[in-house]
Amino acid sequence: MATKVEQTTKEKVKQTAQKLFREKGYAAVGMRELAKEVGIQAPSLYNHYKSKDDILREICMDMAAQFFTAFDAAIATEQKAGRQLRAVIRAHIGVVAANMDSAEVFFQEWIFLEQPALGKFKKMRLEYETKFRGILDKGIRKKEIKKVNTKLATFAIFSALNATYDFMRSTEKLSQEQMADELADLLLKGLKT
Amino acid sequence: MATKVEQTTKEKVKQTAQKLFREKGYAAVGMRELAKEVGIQAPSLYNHYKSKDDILREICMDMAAQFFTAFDAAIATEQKAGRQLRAVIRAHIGVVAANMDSAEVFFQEWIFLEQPALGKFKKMRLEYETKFRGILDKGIRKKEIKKVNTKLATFAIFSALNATYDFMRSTEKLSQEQMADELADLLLKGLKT
DNA sequence: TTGTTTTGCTAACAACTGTTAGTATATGGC
DNA sequence: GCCATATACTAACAGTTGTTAGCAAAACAA
Repeated sequence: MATKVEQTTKEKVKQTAQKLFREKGYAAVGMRELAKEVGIQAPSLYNHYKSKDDILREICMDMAAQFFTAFDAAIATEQKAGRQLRAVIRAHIGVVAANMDSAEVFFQEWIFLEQPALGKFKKMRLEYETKFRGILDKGIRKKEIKKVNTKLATFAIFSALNATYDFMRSTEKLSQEQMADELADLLLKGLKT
Repeated sequence: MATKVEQTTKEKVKQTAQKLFREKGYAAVGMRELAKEVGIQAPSLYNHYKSKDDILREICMDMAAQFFTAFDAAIATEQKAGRQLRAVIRAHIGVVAANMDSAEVFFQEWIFLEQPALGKFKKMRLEYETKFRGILDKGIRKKEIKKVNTKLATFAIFSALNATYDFMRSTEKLSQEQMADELADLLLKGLKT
């Protein structure tokens, strides 16, 4: 028990920023608005973060770390490409479900990062894509997966995965596991009977 | 011949806005910056549009109309769900390819629309989703398509389609038709051998 | 020609932006 | 107790925001 008590101001700032950045976009959220929602004055935010960009950076970098960790853990549990893909999809959705606000900020608002964080972020993003694409490439070599354009397929799959937060916020409810299985089936087996 | 000559200032404003809104996000683009890129002064923009929001509204509504038209035309050419789906995917990608900047603005920046345009937009979006979902539902009834959660599948397919503009801007090049076929195959037949 | 509409300009507005300086109060270690 | 750190505050900054007023020149209609 006791999972939400004892939240520091800094944590509250981060959480509120995640919510507001997602709802209105980074550029459209002012420091005064953020502060008000937290229950403090704008300048007090600077006791916890160096700048507005610093808040965004922490959100994005934390999420990146989570996605990487979950990916690596998932990939290690399986050998065959199809099963690895399924595991990665499940892991990815797990992270999104556990961080509904920040996951969306991570995917949509990272463009507002300033250098050098922006460069670092792009590099990580590319690395993640490449790792993912590697599963497909390996699967094709072992003939477990059809010969497809792996770059296009990777883009498509990522986007489909990121659709999960739209779905999670919609009226229709499904468990994380059901969503992951449905999506994995769709991507692996297709729609056709 | 002669397809780009004789561009009115208003057209130039719209085109420039599409480019900037896509690159930096609606909220991060100022009227002065937009005007400078067009080659006029900021207040002169108001000779062509009533407000900043008015520009965004025109971009979004024009794209919505294009997607609807292309969708309806595509759906009319086929009977079977699988083939309809393929036709719709091809049509959708065609619209994205022909409007690479505005399509992305349409998908990402519509949140900044003000009422009543925002409400109208959401309604249209829902209508599009519902129409699309209708194809899947019909296909399932006729047993041409597997029993899936059509809402989740619709979300996933839309997202995958919107990945096309990322792909189009990446290094790897594919024709519109190849992209459409690759994606349709992926979604209909799946990745598994 | 005339009058009218369109399209551009400069100057300026009130509101808002992220941020800093300087200060007071509370908190925790010794 | 005392000192240091952390955290909050108010006041204010320089710059930017979307937008309006008022005016001039060009374009067009008669």
